[in-house]
Amino acid sequence: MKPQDLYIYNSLTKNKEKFTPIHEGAVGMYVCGPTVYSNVHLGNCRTFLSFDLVFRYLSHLGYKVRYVRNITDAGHLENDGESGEDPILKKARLEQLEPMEVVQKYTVDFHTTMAKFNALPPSIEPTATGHIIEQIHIVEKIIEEGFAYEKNGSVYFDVLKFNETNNYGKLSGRKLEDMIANTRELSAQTDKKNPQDFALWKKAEPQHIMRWPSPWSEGFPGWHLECTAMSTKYLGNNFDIHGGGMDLKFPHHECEIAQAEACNHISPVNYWMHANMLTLNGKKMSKSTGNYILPNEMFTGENDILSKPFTPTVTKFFMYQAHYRSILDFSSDALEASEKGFNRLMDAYRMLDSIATLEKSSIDIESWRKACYDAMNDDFNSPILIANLFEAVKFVNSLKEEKETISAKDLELLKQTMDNFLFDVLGLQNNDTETSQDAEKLSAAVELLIQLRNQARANKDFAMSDKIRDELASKGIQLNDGKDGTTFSLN
RNA sequence: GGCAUCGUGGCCGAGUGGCUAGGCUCAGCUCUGCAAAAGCUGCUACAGCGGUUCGAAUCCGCUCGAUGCCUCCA
Repeated sequence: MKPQDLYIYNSLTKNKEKFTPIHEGAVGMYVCGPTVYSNVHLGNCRTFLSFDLVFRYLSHLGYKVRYVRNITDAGHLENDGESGEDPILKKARLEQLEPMEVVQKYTVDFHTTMAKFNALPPSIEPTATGHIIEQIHIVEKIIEEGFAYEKNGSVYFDVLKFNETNNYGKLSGRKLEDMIANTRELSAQTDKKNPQDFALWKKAEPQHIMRWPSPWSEGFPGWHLECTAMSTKYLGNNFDIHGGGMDLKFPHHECEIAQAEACNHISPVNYWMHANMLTLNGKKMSKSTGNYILPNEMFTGENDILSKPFTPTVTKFFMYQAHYRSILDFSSDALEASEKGFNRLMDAYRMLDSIATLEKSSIDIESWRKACYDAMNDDFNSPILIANLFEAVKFVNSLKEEKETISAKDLELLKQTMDNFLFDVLGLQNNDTETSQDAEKLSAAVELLIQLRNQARANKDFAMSDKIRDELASKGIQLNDGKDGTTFSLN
């Protein structure tokens, strides 16, 4: 296929830009992973699924992608003041677990959940606690460069000083003067020179369990530090793509830029990508407000919001029907709509195998295929891609009714393109859950009933035929009478 | 209060300065013993008010409304 240009919306420049990797044919991508102090909720999942799509599409285009996604296993203070509590420690206290037990428990949960969504694992999944030494080195370097100061065993980034030579706020569009003017003066005594300064290293209070030795104190690293340490370690001081949730733009990513620039004198990231929020009742899903739904609740239907359970694939399909940069509002109705659409799509896909070919095609598969790529090349526009896949459903139905014709070569191209996008790029799964052996037995039994029903129908014994149909329907087996006989499907 | 984003048909959601996605719902039709399923066809929207323009839902301004960030957060 002729390579086409990929355009990515860069949050830093607020423009769609042509994607040109630093090293031809290879992409370095870093995505901020979860803080593992509780189960991931569906909103968290949306971000990771958005970047799974990016990862998959880049790989599909032939790029060798090194995808780094961290696990934040050292908690961070809930408040910037001295009285804040680390959420991991808090959880450990509440659940009476060792902090690392908390971390382990929810890391496993995260991995299982992502696997259910058929998200590919990243190339490297580093942990914050595994990179304390690297983080300390960065703090030392920043001090050396004159952009950080130590006070009472803690080290802070000097934002004002940094802003003299660099631009603090360029990602989030904030001006330091405005931030200073709008500072809320509620801070208790603090070691910071300015409220805008952020911690690089914090001295641990006596009750703080997670602590490491450093040149300044026994303590723990600041939140923003780990991503700078791990991204530059595995991807270099300047890499291609950095992703994360929109809510991390400020302060987290802004601080990452500051740290990296202070340290390496180079802007760390060429393309900043931010995935938008999943909302529930019009409000952002969030652990702290209780406004969230868990993936497992989706799959079991055990939540009052849901009218029924939804499979991981349908949930993912629902998400991909919106663009990753748009806010998406969750509702059971919207999920049901997606589910029906998804099933129609998969039905058409299955029918591809039974389509007859002719000499010539009356439909233009080549330009349809191009439209699919155009959609994805335009900042990973999955809703347009999916709209195109539904065009293919129309093709299949028209071909089946012999209103259109297709050549063997084009049919192969159609099938291959559908395969590529449905499974490789979108990472959807066929929902044939039962094992093939069981399916065969079930099929044989239902076929027998269909035969009996057809006999009854031939004898105009509609009481019997309807009884068979309705009894099966009540067991979740739907009979479909078509031109070519009767088939069945499971609800 | 500051910064930013958004407001699209019954619902969910793309996109564009003129050719006006897609899914779901709904209606009609085809098929059918009836129904369901499936398929086909139809439903023309862009918060309000001004302005720029030959032409705006798309650009600009204002108003109203919603959301996000400014504190841990995907």
